[in-house]
Amino acid sequence: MTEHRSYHHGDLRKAVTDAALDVIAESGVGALSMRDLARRAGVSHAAPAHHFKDRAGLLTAIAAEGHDLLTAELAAEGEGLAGMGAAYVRFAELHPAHFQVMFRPDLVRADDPELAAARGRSAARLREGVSSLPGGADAELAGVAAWSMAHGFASLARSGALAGVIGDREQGEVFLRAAQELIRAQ
Amino acid sequence: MTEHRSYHHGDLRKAVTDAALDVIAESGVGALSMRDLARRAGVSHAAPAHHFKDRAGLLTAIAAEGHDLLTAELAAEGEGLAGMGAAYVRFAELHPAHFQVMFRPDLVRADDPELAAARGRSAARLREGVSSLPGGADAELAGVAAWSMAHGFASLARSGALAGVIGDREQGEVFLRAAQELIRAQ
DNA sequence: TGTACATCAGTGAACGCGCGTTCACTGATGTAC
DNA sequence: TGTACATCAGTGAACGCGCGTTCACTGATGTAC
Repeated sequence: MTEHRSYHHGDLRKAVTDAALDVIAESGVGALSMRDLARRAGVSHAAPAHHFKDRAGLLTAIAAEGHDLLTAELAAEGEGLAGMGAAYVRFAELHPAHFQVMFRPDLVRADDPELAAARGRSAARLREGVSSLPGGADAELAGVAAWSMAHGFASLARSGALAGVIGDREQGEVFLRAAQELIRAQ
Repeated sequence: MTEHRSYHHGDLRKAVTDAALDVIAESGVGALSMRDLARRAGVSHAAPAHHFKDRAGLLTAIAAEGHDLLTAELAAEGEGLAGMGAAYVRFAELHPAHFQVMFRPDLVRADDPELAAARGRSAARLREGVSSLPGGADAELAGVAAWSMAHGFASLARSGALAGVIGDREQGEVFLRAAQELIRAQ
């Protein structure tokens, strides 16, 4: 919103990324166009191509950024599978646009090294959480189940499918209680 | 592929729907255009509008159909939470395009009565599955957790995130074993 | 301190394309009499 | 059995639009000497 009329934008890369996150969160990734983002950043429509070659380049950068945000969120939680589940759900709630893009491999440059590295970092964090499980016959499968539950809860909440159920309670907390109830009930 | 050159298509509604399911499964819902579907059905580009007013109408019909397919898959499984989880995962695997559209409320006519009815039927089936849980303090929350786990597993598998983990084993089976391991481990 | 040059970020006009929408039309089918 | 009419499904031309991409350009900034 600052009214600088200089020829150079200053930080167009960030401005375009932020605009993209807004659009994705509000209208989905299908509504994204480079020309529209340029417009929102107050810049000629060819300018964004200097920073992100095209749509796929932009979305790849967003996915990588998302993995690092997730890694940070998980790290802040410290130890414990339960806490990490809540952190995962919180991440999806705080960064819905990143969350969407991260799991849409068709939108992203698959061979991008920065994305691969960021994905590796979040995967390592996730694996640490699983390592707190008793080393049973197939702890890896248990990890998949835990990840599935967190991911599914986040996705369902995002799509509104849980609207009638979780009411106005905070999502991370509801998720933890639900997980506990399931395990207790079986 | 039948070579009928009659003026009327015969079952254009189904032809367009099938083409749409192909496109969505292969290239995502963003790649969908009414003109392209008409082309695939071998019909003039304005013809599909006779059956589905527009993109949203088409996707609404697909979502409704998806809910009924899910209901059928769940019903075939009979009783038991575990079996329903596997049926849910199997549905997502068999009908990936329907699965995608069903949880994208932004793409769909929210007030469509047929969609609402179909959604009601699948929700009722899902609720029956949960009713097999011991009626603990908060069986509803346990149901949310079970739904989350099945939905998350299906979503992660679809996005390729589990590629390194589940290998070539059948997904429904892997899901069940993972769920068992998680519950055993805690 | 001053000048020349290279580099980089952003401009703006032009292009061709596929899209959704509208509209007057026509071919096929069913129904009334 | 035959004719007239209504209805419905599909046609094809036209429109205006936003898009991505290309390209020669220009303004701003930094560096060498």
